[in-house]
Amino acid sequence: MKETTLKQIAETLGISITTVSKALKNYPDVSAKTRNAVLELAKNLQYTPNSFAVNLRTKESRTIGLIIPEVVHHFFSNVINGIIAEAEKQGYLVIILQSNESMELEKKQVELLLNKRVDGIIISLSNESNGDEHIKEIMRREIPFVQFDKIAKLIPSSKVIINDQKAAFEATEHLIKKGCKKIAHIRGPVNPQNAIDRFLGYKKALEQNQIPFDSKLVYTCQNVTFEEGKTFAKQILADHPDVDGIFAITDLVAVGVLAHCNEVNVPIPQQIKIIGFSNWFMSQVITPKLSTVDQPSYEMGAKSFELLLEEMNARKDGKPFTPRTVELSTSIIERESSK
Amino acid sequence: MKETTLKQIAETLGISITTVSKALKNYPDVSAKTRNAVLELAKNLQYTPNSFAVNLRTKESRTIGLIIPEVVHHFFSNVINGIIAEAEKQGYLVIILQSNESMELEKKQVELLLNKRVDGIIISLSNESNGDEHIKEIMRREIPFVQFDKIAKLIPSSKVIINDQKAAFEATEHLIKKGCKKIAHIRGPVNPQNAIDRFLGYKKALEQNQIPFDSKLVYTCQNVTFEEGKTFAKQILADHPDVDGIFAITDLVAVGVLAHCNEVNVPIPQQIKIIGFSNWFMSQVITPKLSTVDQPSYEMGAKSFELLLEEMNARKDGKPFTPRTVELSTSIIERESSK
DNA sequence: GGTGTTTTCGAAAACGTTTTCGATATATAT
DNA sequence: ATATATATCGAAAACGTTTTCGAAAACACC
Repeated sequence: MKETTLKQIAETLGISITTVSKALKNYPDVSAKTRNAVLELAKNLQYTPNSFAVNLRTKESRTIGLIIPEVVHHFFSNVINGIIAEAEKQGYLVIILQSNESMELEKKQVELLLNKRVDGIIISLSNESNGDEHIKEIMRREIPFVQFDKIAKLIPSSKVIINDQKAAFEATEHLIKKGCKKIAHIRGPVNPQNAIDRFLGYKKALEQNQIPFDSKLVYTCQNVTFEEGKTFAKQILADHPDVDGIFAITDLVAVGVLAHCNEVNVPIPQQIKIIGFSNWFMSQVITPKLSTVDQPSYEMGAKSFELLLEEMNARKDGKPFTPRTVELSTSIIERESSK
Repeated sequence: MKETTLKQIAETLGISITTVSKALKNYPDVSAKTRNAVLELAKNLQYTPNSFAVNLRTKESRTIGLIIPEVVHHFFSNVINGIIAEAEKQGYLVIILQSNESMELEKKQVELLLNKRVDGIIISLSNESNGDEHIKEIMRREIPFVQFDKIAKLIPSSKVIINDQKAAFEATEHLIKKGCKKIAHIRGPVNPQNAIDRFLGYKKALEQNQIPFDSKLVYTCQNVTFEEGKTFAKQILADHPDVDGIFAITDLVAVGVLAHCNEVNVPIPQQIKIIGFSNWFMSQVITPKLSTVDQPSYEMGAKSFELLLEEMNARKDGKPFTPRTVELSTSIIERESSK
């Protein structure tokens, strides 16, 4: 019931471990005869190299780490999908860890991965985090490293992002073109770069369309949940009954807004037009269907791994590596909520 | 820029590697003086044991593998959540692989994990799969192994399941109690045990309530998608205009049914009452809100890891291990679609 | 000072692989 | 025949840790 090793093959064949290893790896300095004998016996004994030993010897594990705020999230689970798929093609396995939007935990997860000696790390920062010590530590150790979506701008790693400001600008302008005059914005927490950028895009769109910006029309999420969407919708209706457009940081929140409006019979899109962000699956099955910004989540994952692979390969060859930033494009999806 | 090793610490302190190792692991046979010296230097040099070496030596990687049909799925992402959370508490990392509902791929993923020498494997079978060779291989190698949700009944491993038949029985009976006389069932593919069991539960509920079973009222999904839900809804309305209840294999399909009914203005629940399965988040935000069977997905993940841990620990201690099956309970959630 | 006990340490083997480099043996050329 | 090139192999080191076992040193006791 023991695992087959090179040693066993070598002994039964009466040759050295070295030769067995070479035969298996197609080294040129082993005769066809011995090679075949080794290959056959290896097959019969179902030999597979002990990856622990290989890891130790080659100093790589063909495993990467991924840290995201949460798995149960349409956007992130799609990203995971893209990363796993791309990684698998290249023979890499993926360890997934969650930060639960906590910087404390994120720090711990980074340490776990560092200690595990993964070949590379991909991360989307938690809301509390922003290029702190633990992120710098990754850079210091020169572990191949890619940030996506929620990034620390100042950390000079590879990055995969969308142009949040531009996308938010377009979303807001979409509402304006549809006739909205007074548009509220439910924004994300203060820290994350993408919440900031989306807010700036919103503001810019107002300014460029001669609509005065009013900070009272901006509501800030703590946890970016469905419930917050409902709460803020109620608040907006109470504070500013003449609001005719709402741009929410993400579809989940927008759906919360929609749910509240449905409950209190505020007609959407007649009285208020709504647009979300990220194109969650849910958005196309609710009533009314939610307009949103399509964000290529699968591609974001795939591209993130691609950049990571570039760096891993470069470092393996001892070549210098300069981080790259890839910006993926977004598009407005018009559905019933802004018709 | 090199990693610190036991050797380095030993040399700078002028002691042996053995003693350093023992000091760090709190062996009793090292004096307080040397221990402290080691501990301090280790801290200063930021020593962390090389996990590749530890793996090789201890023959365990503190890593487990998880194979599921797909990550982008409300149920499975919740399970992942439960597994990762529980694993982390015990110092285990989780490698996630997808079978994409393909047996071919599932087979490959099992091999990957086996070669990677993970300490244990948790799996939910693809629709095409049912205890085939690759699953038996896991058992043969005596790798700690847990199946959940979609299981191969005949494989004697630990299992975490719900009583699909009972849950489906209750769901169907719920519709009956609400007055439905002619209930259609959109079932899952032929292979998976849980699709079979849910179908049997549906059938049994009809029989026990003196409603004749009609195989023409059973529609079989291929891919269990939103689109299939829509398609079958259309078909049901055409084939059997007098159907007044539909029990769908999962919420995603039920939402498809709902979407079609909304499109063609079939009033839900007045004309047809609908119940789904799994309690996806989506179900509570659509119109009308979907009745469903709540399935404790997070707990399923957590429990799966728990059982795996039991087996991993038992095997480590060389103790015999007898697999356990844990059945988690479900509950009917009544919402608008069956009022 | 002898005997026995306890404390503290380190040599060495082992985990299984990869790779370098040198040693044969065989073939080719002069 | 000798010298040179080529084909085939294996010894050994290395990766960094853990653990067994024995040795040495320190201490106790009479």
